[in-house]
Amino acid sequence: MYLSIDIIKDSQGVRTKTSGKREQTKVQNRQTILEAARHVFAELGYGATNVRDIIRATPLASGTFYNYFKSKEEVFQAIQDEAALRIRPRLREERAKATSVEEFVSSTFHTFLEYVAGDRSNFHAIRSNTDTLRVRMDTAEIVAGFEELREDLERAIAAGLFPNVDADYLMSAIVGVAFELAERMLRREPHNVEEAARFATALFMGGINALPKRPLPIPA
Amino acid sequence: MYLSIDIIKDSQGVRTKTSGKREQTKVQNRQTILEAARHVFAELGYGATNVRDIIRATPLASGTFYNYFKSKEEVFQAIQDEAALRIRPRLREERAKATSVEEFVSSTFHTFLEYVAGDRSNFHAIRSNTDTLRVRMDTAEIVAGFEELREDLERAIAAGLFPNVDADYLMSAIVGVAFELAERMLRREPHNVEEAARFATALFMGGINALPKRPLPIPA
DNA sequence: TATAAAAGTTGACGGATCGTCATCGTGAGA
DNA sequence: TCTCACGATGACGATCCGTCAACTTTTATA
Repeated sequence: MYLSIDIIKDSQGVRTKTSGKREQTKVQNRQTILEAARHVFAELGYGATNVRDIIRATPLASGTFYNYFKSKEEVFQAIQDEAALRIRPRLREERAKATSVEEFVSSTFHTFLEYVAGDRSNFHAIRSNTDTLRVRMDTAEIVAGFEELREDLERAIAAGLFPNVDADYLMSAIVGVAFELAERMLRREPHNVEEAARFATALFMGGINALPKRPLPIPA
Repeated sequence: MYLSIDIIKDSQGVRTKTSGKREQTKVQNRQTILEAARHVFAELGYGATNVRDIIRATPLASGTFYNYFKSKEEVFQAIQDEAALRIRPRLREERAKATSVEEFVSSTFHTFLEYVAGDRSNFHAIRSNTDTLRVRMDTAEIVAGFEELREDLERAIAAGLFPNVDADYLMSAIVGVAFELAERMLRREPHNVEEAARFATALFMGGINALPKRPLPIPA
């Protein structure tokens, strides 16, 4: 789709940022590397993989790799960031629609767990690490997603939807439960998103009202 | 203490497993490596550290290192496992004493967060990773600690202390909140263990009764 | 105590990976 | 068509990897 648009523009002599052949190969090389890395990480595990393994899985030269990424860590981050950027808008949208605590919490867990269940190649392959039994790594974009949740919580509190609790800790608790439950959910066959989401939602629906209240901000 | 006992035994000509000079150097070398690794990890970050960095921080030869560990990952695991083995008995003990849900949950979070606050060199240095913003790695002994929590929960359910909920998911939720909150707690100055423990405890005290109940096991 | 066997340490070595950079090929623009 | 500049290439020196033959120290025996 985008490609054909580029080609049309190109034939009209109209140059855009992505229309030139140079730019196209750059995008393609980047994708080639990321795709190869996904396979290699899944095959060998993240810890056991080195840069040369990734390069060997592409038709590119070693120097070219370093034009795009400076280490396997950067490749890994790019993969994770991509996933984070795919799911974050969905989460924000769902939470923005929420008109009750239950909707807010339930949709957050549902959306997240649904995503994880569908994308467990990403989520799980990373954890099949040689080093330790389990690993979790949060990249910049993932952490930014946490901050978005915190902001949404603050907003919901300000709107009177949520009680006035510690939004920072509540965000942490939601994140912790979400990731840990996702991990556990993937160990069960079949993956029951509903079951896991119901569990997490119930926990927070019961728990939120019991949380300590923050001191009220001094009114004008 | 143990050393003097060994020496006495030695002078009496009674050999034990740990009395020989060979065995003593082995224990000492292992500790030397672990101690050096702790410093180097804290200094360079886990990701940036390599085996040679650790070796250089000891007076030992490279070949000797490989007599004790076969990679930096194994060293890391040993450090983490040591910590896990230090805290797990405390947690079990506290939970065994519990006569109510509140005591069970509260003591679990308290003990864990107290430990983390006191030992943040271990807990935090690992996370000052070059690779990504945040990393969490669970070793075999840490995961075993999770299983202990699950067992204690099952026992508490069987004893009628807890409602009959999904112990596996509940364990996951507790673990997720504990680690995530610990991380967050360390970002605040001063580290307020009470505050964090109260938050987590309140969440679960309110939430546990709201959780879906498991189908009753068929009675005799 | 003397001495042989066993255990453990040492550091140099071949092999592999690291990131760089001079060279070259190809697309962009005139 | 021609020139220039951007980016791909892969060989290179530097570094790190894990091993192993030689050596040192402890242990066991007489």
